[in-house]
Amino acid sequence: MNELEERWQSYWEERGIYRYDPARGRDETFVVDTPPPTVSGVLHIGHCYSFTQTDLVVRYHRMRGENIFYPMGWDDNGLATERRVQNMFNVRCDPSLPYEGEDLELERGADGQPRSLSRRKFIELCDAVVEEDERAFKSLFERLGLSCDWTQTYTTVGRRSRFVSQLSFLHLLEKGEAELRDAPTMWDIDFQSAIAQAEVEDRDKEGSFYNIRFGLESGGSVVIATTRPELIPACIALVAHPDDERYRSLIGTNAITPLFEAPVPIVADEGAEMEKGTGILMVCTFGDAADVEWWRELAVPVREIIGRDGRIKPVPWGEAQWVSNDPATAAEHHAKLSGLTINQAQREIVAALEMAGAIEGEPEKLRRPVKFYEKGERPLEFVVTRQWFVKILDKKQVLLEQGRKVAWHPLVMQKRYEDWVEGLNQDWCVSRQRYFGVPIPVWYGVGADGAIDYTNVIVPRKEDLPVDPSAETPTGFRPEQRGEPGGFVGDPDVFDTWGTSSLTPLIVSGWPDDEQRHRALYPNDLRPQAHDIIRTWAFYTITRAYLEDGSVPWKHAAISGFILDPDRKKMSKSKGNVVVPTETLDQFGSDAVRYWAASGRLGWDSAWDPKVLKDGRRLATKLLNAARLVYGYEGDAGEVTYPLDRALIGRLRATIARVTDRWDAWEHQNALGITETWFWSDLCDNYLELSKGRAYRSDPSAIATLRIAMDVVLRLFAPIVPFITEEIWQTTAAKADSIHVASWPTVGELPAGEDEGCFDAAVAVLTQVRRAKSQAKVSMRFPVRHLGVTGPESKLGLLKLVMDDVTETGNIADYELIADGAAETLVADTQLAEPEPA
RNA sequence: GGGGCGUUAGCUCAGUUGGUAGAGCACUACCUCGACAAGGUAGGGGUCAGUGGUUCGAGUCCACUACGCCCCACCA
Repeated sequence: MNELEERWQSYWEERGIYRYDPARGRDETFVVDTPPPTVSGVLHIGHCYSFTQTDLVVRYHRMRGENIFYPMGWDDNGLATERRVQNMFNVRCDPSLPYEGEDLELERGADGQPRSLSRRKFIELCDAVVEEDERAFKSLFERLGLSCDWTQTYTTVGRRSRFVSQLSFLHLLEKGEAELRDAPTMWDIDFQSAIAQAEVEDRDKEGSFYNIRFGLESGGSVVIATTRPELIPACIALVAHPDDERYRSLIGTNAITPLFEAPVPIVADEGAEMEKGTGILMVCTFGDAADVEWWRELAVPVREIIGRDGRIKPVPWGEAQWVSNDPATAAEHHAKLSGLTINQAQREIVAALEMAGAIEGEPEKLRRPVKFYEKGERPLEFVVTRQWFVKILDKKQVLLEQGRKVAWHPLVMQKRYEDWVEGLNQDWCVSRQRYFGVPIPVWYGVGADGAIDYTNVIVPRKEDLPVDPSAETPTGFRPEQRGEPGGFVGDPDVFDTWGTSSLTPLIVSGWPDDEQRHRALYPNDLRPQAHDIIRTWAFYTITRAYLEDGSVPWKHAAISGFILDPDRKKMSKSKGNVVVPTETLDQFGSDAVRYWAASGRLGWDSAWDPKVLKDGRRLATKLLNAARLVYGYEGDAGEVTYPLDRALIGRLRATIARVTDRWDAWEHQNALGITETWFWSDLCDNYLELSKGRAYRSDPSAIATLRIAMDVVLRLFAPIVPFITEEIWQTTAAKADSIHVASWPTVGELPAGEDEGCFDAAVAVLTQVRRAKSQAKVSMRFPVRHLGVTGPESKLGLLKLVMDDVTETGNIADYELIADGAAETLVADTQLAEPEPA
C-alpha cells in the first residue's frame, strides 16, 4: 500500500467517515446486504471487481446525503473451511472422539495418515484458520478503499448468525414449513452429505450404453438399455410407453432380472420414450431423479444397494423386499459386488452378465451429462436418508411474485431468477452431514426400547439459542439420559450454508429482539451479488424472508459479472490463471483497480485486461496535474461573466445532469465515461488551454470558473477514485472535510451560464490551428502571423466573443473574420510566422 | 429441446427516445510549450455478422439465418 493510500485509509477510519448513524431515520438510510465472501483463503481479482462495483454505488448514495449502512460479513460457515483445515493440518473430524483439551497444538503440513480429531477440536481449528483468513480479506478490502463500516462486521458461523439461523428454523418448524423426511436424497459419496438442487451441476461424462436381456415370467425375454448395469440388483420395475406396440402385451406381467432372478413388474408410463434405447427401461432405486419419481408412483419397497460411502451394500436376498426366484444365486452374485465402488461393481457385473449371456451386442460409448455436487468429484447418488426439508415446491407462484417486487439491475437477471423458480423440482434439503456449521437445534426422543423416535422432535427454548444439541441437554432431561431408553439424542447435522446466509438481512438487523434497529434496517435497499448465485443466495434469501413474515428482503438487487481470463475462460486456481489482487494493487494502485472495476458494466462478464488499469493510473495522474494548475493560479474568484466561462459552466450543467442520471440508472460505467470525456476533453484539452492567459493574469471570471469546474469534477470522480480525489480535495484544494461526505454536485449549485456555441467555435478554430502546426511539424507554441476564419455570420459572432482566448492560446498575432453566407462551418486559414520550417 | 445474451476499428468496448459511425489501447507523424513524457497535438483505420421487412431515413425497430457464450431441461 503506498503512502497516499495508507494515509487516507487511516484518516477515513479514524474519523469514522463511513460509520452508520443509528439516530437517522429509515427513509434517509441506504442499507446494503453485503455479500459475505467465502473466507477460503484464495483472494481473487474478481473480489476486487464486484466489491468495488458495490462500493461505487454506496459512495454515490453517501454523497447524495444518505446515511449508509454497509457492513462486511465473512462466510466462514461450511465446507470450504472444513476442507482447508483438513488439508492444512492433515486431520479429519470424528465426532465420536472426546475433546482433546485446549493444550493440543497441531502442526501444519503434517505427513502420513490423517489424524482424527473430536468435533470440538476440529471446530477450534476452523475458528483459528478463519480468523487468519478474515484478516487477509479485511486488509485487501481496506486497501481497495471499500467504504464499509467495519464496526458492523459479522460472520456466518458466529453466535449471532447461529441464533438467527436456529430461531428462524424453529419458526419454520412451528409453521409446518420444515419437515423431517426419510426419503431418497441427492447424496455426495465423498463428502457424505445430502445436497440441494441448487448445488448440483451437470458435467459431461463418458459412459457405455449396455443392452441387457431380462427374462419374462410368461416366457421369452426383453432387452433394456442402461448406462448403469450395476444397479440391476436394485431394479424394481421395467417401464414402457403405453402406446408402444412392442411391449403392450407385456404390461402387467413380470420380468426377471438377470443374475438375481428377481421378479419385477412391467408397467406402462408415458414418461418412457419409445425412441430411446430399446424403448423399455429399468427403474432402480436409485439411478436418477426419474427413478425416484417412478418408485414413488409404483409404491413398491426400496431395494437400495448403494451405501453412503458409494460402495455396494450387502443385502439379504430372499428376505423381505429382496425377493428372488433363486435367492442363493442372487446372494452369490451380490457377494461379489459387496464392498465395491460403483465403477468396480459395474465392471464386475458386466463380466458376470457376459458370462451369463445377458448382454446383447457391443456396448455403445456415449457422452452424457451427469449430475455432480458442484464441489464434488464423483457423480451424485440418490440415497435414502433422513433429512430436514423446507417446503418450497408449493410456493413457486408466490416466490415468483416476490421476485418481481425486487428491482433487478440489470433487468435480465430477473429472468434468471424466474427461470430457476419455475424449474424447481425438489423441496430444499437444509440438513448437511458436516461439522463446521450451524447445528440443527433439535433433539429426538429415545423410546423405551432404545430406538430413536424421530416423530418426537424436542425443540429448545428460544431463550437458550443458540444451542449445540450434541453437547447440550434439552429442558426436562439430564445429561446422562443422552442415548438412553426414555432419554434423548441430539440431531448430529448442521444446516446448509445457504440456510444461514439466506438470513443475512436479519442477521445484521438485530431481528427480532432489537425492534428499533430492525425497523431502521429492514427491508434492505440493496443486495449486491454475482449472477452465479441467483439460484442460491438471492433465491433462498427471498424465500426465507417470505416464509418468515411475507416480506421482500430488499428493494434492489445489483448483479455483478465475473472476471474471465483473457481467453474468456473462468479463472480458477487449478488452471493457474488466477490474478492475485495484491500484486495488481502494488503495480497499479487502488484507484486504478477501482477505475477498471467501474468501467465494467453491471451483470456483464469482463475479460481481464491490464490495459484498462493503465488508463486508471493515467486518470489519477491527470487529475492531480490539472488540479495543481487550477488551484495554483493566484487571485480571487469573481463573477462568471466571460462568454467562454459561461459556456463551460453551461456544459458542466449538462454533464452533471447526465452523469447523475446514469448513476441513478445503475450504469456506473456510463457515469464514468461521461465524466471522463468531459474532464479530459472540455476541461483539460480545451478550457484549461484557452483560459491560461486570463488565469495567469488572475481574471476573476476565469479563476472562479476553473475552481468551480474542478470542485465539481473531483466530486463526480470521488466514488470511483476515492484516494486521489481525497488527496486533491484536502491537500491541493485545501478543503476542510472529506470529499466523501461532501454533497453530490447539482446543477443548482452552479452560477448562471449556458453554452450558446462559442465554446465549440473556439475549439473548432483552435483545432484547425493545431492541425496546421502539426502538419508543419512545429510546436504548438509556434507563432501564427495571420489567421483568417471564414464562416457563417452567426458562428463568427460567437467566435468573436472568445477570440481573445483563441489568439492567446494559439499564439496568433493577427486575425480576420470573413463572413460567408453559404458556409456552414468555420474554416481557418493559418499562416505561420517566418521563418517557416523547411 | 426451452429460454436468455452477444456479434460495431487490429484489441477491449461506448453508442440513451431511429437523423452524417465513437472512445481508449495499439499504429503513424510531430511537439519537452509557464499542470502533466505514467504527457501533449494531429492523423490513418469500420460495407456496424448475414438476409429480408417497416420508414423519407435503421448500428438502433421487426422477422429469419449463421456463429459464440450463459442458464435450465433431458440424462433408460
